[in-house]
Order: sequence, then C-alpha cells, then structure tokens
Amino acid sequence: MSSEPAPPGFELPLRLLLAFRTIIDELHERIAHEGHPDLRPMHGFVFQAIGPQGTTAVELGRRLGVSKQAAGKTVENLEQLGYVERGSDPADARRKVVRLTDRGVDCLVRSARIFDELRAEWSEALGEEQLRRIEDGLRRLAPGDPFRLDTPRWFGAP
Amino acid sequence: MSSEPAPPGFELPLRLLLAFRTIIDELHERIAHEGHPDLRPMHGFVFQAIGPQGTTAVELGRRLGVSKQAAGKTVENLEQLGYVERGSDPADARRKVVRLTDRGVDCLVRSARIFDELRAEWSEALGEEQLRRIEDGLRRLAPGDPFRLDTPRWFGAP
DNA sequence: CACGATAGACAACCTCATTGACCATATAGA
DNA sequence: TCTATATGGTCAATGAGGTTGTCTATCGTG
Repeated sequence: MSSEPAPPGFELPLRLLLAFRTIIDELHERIAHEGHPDLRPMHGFVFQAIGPQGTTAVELGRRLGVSKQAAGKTVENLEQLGYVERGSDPADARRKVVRLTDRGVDCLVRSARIFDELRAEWSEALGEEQLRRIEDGLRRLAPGDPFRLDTPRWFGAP
Repeated sequence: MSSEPAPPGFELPLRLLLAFRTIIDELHERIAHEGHPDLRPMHGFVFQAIGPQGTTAVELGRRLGVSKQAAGKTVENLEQLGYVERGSDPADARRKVVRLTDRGVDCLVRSARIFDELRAEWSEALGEEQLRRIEDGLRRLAPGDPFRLDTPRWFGAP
C-alpha cells in the first residue's frame, strides 16, 4: 500500500501519449540532422512495415491498418521523396512490389540506431531495471502487435 | 545489470502508443454504453481542457496546441452535439465563453470516473507499486504539461 | 474455360487541420 | 481624448490524409 494518494486516472494516458511524442519528435529531429529533413514521423513506421524485402500496397495497408488506397498514396509520396521504388513482380503481373531504395534503407538503419540511442538515454536516466519494468508492464497491459498505424484514422474517425 | 539483451529501441514508443490507444479505446467503449455514443476520443480531452469554469476558443486553442480556428470548429461540433454552449462575457464584448452543458459535465464526470476505474484495473494487474513506478518514470522522462492535443497535426504535418 | 478472388488505379467525398484576411472590441500612450 | 496596437472571433481557401465506390487486369481453381 502506498501512502500517497493515487494520481487521477486521466494522467496516465496523457503521459503515455506525451512520452510517445517525446521519443518520436526527438527521433525526427535527429534524423533530420543526418540528411533526412523531409521525413515525417509516420514514415519511419512505414519503412519498418515495408521491411528490407519489400511488399505491396495492399499488404502494406493491411499491416498498417489502413485502406489499400491510402497505402498507395503513402507509397506514392515516399516514391517522390526517393525513399521507395516500385517494380513489377515477374511471378505475378498484378503485383507491384514496393522496395526501399538505398536512401530508404539508410533511413531505416539510422532510425533503428537512433531509437536504440534514445532507449539507452532513457535507460541511463531511469536505470535499466526501471526501464525494463516499464516495458514489461506495457507489454502485459497492451499486448499484441504494436504495428498498427491507423492512429490518425482512429483519432479523427467519426 | 540485466542478463537479458535489451529489446530494440523502437519497441518502447510503439508500446507507449499502443497502451495509450488501449486506454482511450476502452474509455470510449464504456462511455458509449453510458449514454454518450457519439463522443469521440479527443472530446474527453477537450472537455478537460475546457474545464468546469469555461474558456474561450482562443484560449482553448492555446491549451490544445492548435489554431484558434480549429478550436472554434471543435467547439462548434460539440455545441451541435449538445455538450457545450457559448455565452457572451459581460466584461469583455469580444470574448465568447464556452461552457460545458449539463450533458457535458455529465460526460466529464463519467470519463473521469472511467479513467480512474481503468487505472484501478491496471493497478490490480500490475500492482500499485509497479504502476506508480511507470507513472513516475514517464513523468521524469516526458515532463511538462501533457495537455497538448495537437497530435493529429503533429502526426500529419509537413 | 469460365468464374470468383485479388492487385492496382482513378474519382469523388469527408474530416480536420492550416494560413490569410477581415471586423469588433479593449487597452495603452501621445 | 483620440489614436495605434493587440486581441477575440469569423469567414474563405487550401492541403493532407483518410474513406468508399467503381473499374480493369490478372491469377487460381473447379
């Protein structure tokens, strides 16, 4: 039993969101200084969802939890920015495989490294044990595949 | 020192977001069953930002981190849904004070209670001590006023 | 070979934010 | 007191990003 009164329940979700944003904003800022200034927060997740092997717009939409059209538009944007390229699949003429370009891979590698650096900084600030407790707790309370990217829709949907 | 290898750095932000969504979705579902089915996730935060005393559109926009026009539109929507009402300020003819209606207050009270219930459930699942450690950690790592609601903009902005 | 399922593209629309311009009012300074 | 500036609110235009609906091309199976 703790002697202090429990904080109001609404603080926890706000802190969760704020912590998420803090990490993402920091990532965004650092990667902008490493040659990717036109990258947007969600793009990193899209790169992770595309993966090194490439995928298709439909499959990408499924992974991200959005429609295939929305995924297609995102791919189009990333193609214009030079992060992905589209090729045809010789085994299936319908599929157009989306692959990361060298620039896209560079970005993926850098973002993975920066995420690790950020985690290391948090570990230093909190202690590794404490940070693991947080991660374990979140894993228990919010299990499942965290790779759904439909947050914008979820946030604004009717 | 932990013997297990540290998880990849990108897991933590994803878990933070997923946990946030888990709480908000659950709140949304419960409050829909208590007579507020047309409420949207962000509205609860808007009510918190309006507060029992009322505020203005400009001030609301500042608190939420969005433009005054966006805040005004949100107020307009909530007014149509019957959650807020706009009155004039006798001391300043420019201001139009936004206040929660009875229905809005009901919603605010219920959402506060449900947030507390959800926190209690998490406390039971994790142990109060553990939950407090998470809250303390998040407070230290993501300090400041958590009441910025510009996530949609942040998520999609150029 | 025909039929259903799948991949992709195009169009129309919605929601929610933005910026810019404009008017009304309050406040401070000459 | 009168004027200049700041502030609150509204309207209009725009843009990003998502959705549904429809259409065509291709694959796989009975």
